[in-house]
Amino acid sequence: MSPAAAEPAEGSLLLDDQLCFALYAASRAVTARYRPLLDELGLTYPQYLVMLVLWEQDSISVRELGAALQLESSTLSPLLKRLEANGLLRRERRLDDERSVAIRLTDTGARMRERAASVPVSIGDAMGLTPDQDALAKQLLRLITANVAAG
Amino acid sequence: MSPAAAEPAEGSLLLDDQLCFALYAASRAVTARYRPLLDELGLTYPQYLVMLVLWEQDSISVRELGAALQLESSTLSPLLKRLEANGLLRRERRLDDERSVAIRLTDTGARMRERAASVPVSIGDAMGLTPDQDALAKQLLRLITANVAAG
DNA sequence: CGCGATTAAGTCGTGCACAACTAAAGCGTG
DNA sequence: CACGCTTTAGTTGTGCACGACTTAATCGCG
Repeated sequence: MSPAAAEPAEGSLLLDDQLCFALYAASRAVTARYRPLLDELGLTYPQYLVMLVLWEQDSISVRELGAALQLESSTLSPLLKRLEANGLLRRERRLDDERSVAIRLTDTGARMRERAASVPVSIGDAMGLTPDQDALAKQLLRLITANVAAG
Repeated sequence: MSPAAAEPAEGSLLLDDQLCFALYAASRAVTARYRPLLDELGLTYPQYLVMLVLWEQDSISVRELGAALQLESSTLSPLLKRLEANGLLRRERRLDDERSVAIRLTDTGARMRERAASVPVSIGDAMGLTPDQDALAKQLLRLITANVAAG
């Protein structure tokens, strides 16, 4: 991994010079790799991310979920309805603030956690990075996300 | 950037431990950053990627475009129709192989290249990576993409 | 208390992204 | 030449993703 083998001038319009395309392609490739694993759970990738948050902290509002995943309510509301229809969670208005909706796992949703435990392992194997590369990639991606969100 | 500050056990189900989520979030954040710039050109982000390919090599088949962008014809066909409707390209059956459709830029499409030249610069600035970080990120993302596509 | 501003969730419309499938063209081997 | 296989685009259906908007509840300030 020697950097800057033949990096061209900044502002190139060549597709393969663009970090943004590498990012876009990698994200879709990883999601595609998840698909067969998540199919067995009956989840899509964004639904899986929602479940990850709920396994971490149950009874959370749509707003908090959106903050964790950086998604709008207009994306989450229909997604949560589908998860509810599939019996994985319930949505109930908060009594103390009826604008807010609490998302709670059902027993089925909570139990899915065990079946999902092997998923990150499989994906980690498939990505095939060393622990250092994995940590470095995460750091760079978070740096990009933070910088791009800031300006 | 010291790696492995407090990396947990492999196979964690914590959202913030997952490289896949960092990838997904970064990709959406970068696309969001493109949006106002591309709005001025009347393009979406995937449409912009198609234009990048065409500025590089005009008169290309849908299949070749799909190979370059790793997208299915079921994604590209409607997208190309919209670009055609907007006057940026034309689609014509190849005479020597009528299964194939050649995508050619119109003058309007070709001329957009100059207006687009500033876009990668703006995005590069917004990402705020050093040249070494940029090159390293690209390498890691390509490694992930290749590994994940392989297995 | 009253009322304008804010906040939370949701709806609607557009455009990807992909699986499954279709239609049509070209190819290859007996 | 014939017929089955492959290749190329395109269609259809589902599910994100997001901007613009709506509705309802809450807040805050006079």
